[in-house]
Parts: sequence; structure tokens; C-alpha cells
Amino acid sequence: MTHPKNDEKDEFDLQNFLPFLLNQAAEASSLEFQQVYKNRFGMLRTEWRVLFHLGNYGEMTARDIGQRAKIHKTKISRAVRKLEQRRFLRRIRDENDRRAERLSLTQMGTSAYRELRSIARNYDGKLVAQFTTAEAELLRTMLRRLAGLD
Amino acid sequence: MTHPKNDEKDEFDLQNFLPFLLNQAAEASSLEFQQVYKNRFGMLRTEWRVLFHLGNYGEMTARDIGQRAKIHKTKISRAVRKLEQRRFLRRIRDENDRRAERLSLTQMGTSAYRELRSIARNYDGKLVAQFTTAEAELLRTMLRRLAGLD
DNA sequence: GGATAATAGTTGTTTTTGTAACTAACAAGG
DNA sequence: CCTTGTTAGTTACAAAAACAACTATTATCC
Repeated sequence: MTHPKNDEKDEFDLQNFLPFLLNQAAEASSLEFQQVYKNRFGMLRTEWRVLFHLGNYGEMTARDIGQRAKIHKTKISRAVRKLEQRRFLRRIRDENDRRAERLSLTQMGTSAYRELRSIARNYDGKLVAQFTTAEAELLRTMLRRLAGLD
Repeated sequence: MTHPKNDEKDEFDLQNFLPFLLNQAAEASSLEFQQVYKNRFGMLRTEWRVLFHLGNYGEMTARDIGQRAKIHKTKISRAVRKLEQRRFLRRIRDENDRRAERLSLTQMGTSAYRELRSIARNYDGKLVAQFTTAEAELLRTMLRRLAGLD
């Protein structure tokens, strides 16, 4: 019978594999916040992200959002439609490039954004509270690096 | 207009929101490795994880795996069936508790595991190479903490 | 100008996931 | 034993994601 465990010197554990760890951390740390935009606003993750981008950066096209957040265009297309149906955003055809449409939040969208942003901010604070300021800062820097942002 | 507390001064950027950052980092950093188990072995993420757990920790039940990796039992059930069909694992009904089945890798499963583990190890090394050893160590510690592991 | 390629966004179809309900086996208390 | 509750795992159905093909518009370049 082979012994899968210690064939060679093997300090490689799944629980140390960075992609696994990152994924577990991401899932665990988004769970609670997810409840908010799901239960309170009936939103999906992508919808929340689109809302957040528009609230955060102002008027953008679907393409802009997709590029910045690395979300596929079909997901964005569907999220935009839902947000529009719920009167959270409006779209205006760009007359300089009639393929694109400029998206922006309505009053309702803005107020939902504000509420969610405030909750997100508190939530982030809570997550980060278990680390020192320096640690948290380093963590974000490393994550941005791994994410290929910056 | 009313002034909710967190409304005006806004240093809160989506790209600093930890759940978002974690998710982006997780996706970006698993993309390349995903290609390996997808294209080379036709596996899904959960299948790879089950394989890895069995390879790493030896014989386990579906429940054990689910608890350790926080994977839902239906996902595991499906992954196990596929891995069994591909002759990567076998199941043996536990005679002490006939509800459970003890899962273990076949020869084929073990060899796939070994190959994937080696690729994963290199891949992890590559990811971590952009940080100092201390930084990487801290990163893993923080992620484990966020993930609720340990 | 006109063919060809590229881009913004949508729609249709297939996979994969999530959720709930289910079977079969065990556990505990009466 | 026998009801009630719990656990391991599966299955059926609904929701969401992935993937491919599509329309409409703009850009390229001969």
C-alpha cells in the first residue's frame, strides 16, 4: 500500500496553498456582507459591484466597469438591466460612440449606494480590527499586487 | 438634504474593500493553476480539492472533507461521483457506520494528485516570490485568520 | 469609398452552483 | 422495541455563471 502522505519531504499542505487560502478567506469574509445586499436589497454580487462602481467613480460605461473590476460583459449586461428595472440606474446612449452607453445612478441608486457603502465601511473596519494598522496596510498592498491591480 | 454620518469625506474606495480585494486576488491567483486541472485533467475546482484532500490527508469521508475545506456536501457528492467515474478514487462503505463511506485514491488518483501537487507547489512558490519570506508568512497567517481556519 | 476587422453590448444555450427535499442508517429516551 | 431526532449522502429543481454566437456601430487600411 502506498503512503500518499510522506513520500518525499513534503511540507506542502493544501491549507497553505495560496490560491486556496485566498479563496477561503474571500468567501468567509464576504459572507456576512453578502446577506446585506442580498436580503436587504435583493441584489446579486455583480449588481452590487456595478452599483458601487457608479457610486464610487461616477458615470461610467459597462466596459469601464468590466475593465476595472474584471467582470465579464455578459454579467454586467444583466446586472445593468436589473438595476435599471429597479430604477437604480439610468443609461444614456453616448452620441460620440453610439455603441456605448453612459451609466449613472438615480436618486434611489445613490441612496442605496450610500447605505451600502456605509455598511461596507463598518464591515471592513471590523474585519481589519483583528490586525494592527501596519499589518492591514501590508495585507491590502499584497492583495492588490496579487490581484494585478495598481 | 440629510447628512448621514459617513456621507461626505470619502476615503473609502471599492478597491480597498477587503472582501473585494480578497476576491480579486483569489481569482487572479488561481486562474493560471485552474487551467492545469481543467485542461489537463478535465477537473472542476471541487474535484481537484477533493483529490487533493485525499492525497494529502489519506482516507477520509465526504463529511471530513467538507468540514475541513468548508465545501457543501452536495458539491462533494458530485465531485466524488465524477472522480470515481474517472477511476481516481474508490469508496468503501464503513461497516461501523453504514451511512458513511471511506474514500481513498486509486493508483491513477494518486499519480494525478502527485502531478498536481508538484505543479501547485511551484505555482505557490512563484506567487510568493514577489514578497519577502516574512511577508509571505504573515500573509498566510492573516488569510488563515480571515478564513476562520486554524 | 468599401471591404474587413474590432468594439459595445445583448441574447441564447450549456454548465455549474445553491437550495430543499429526500433515503438510509444510527442514536437516545421513553 | 418504537417514536423522535440526527447524520451521511443523494437527487431534483431553481438560480446563477460560463461560453458562444449575435446585432449594431466604429475604426482601419487598401
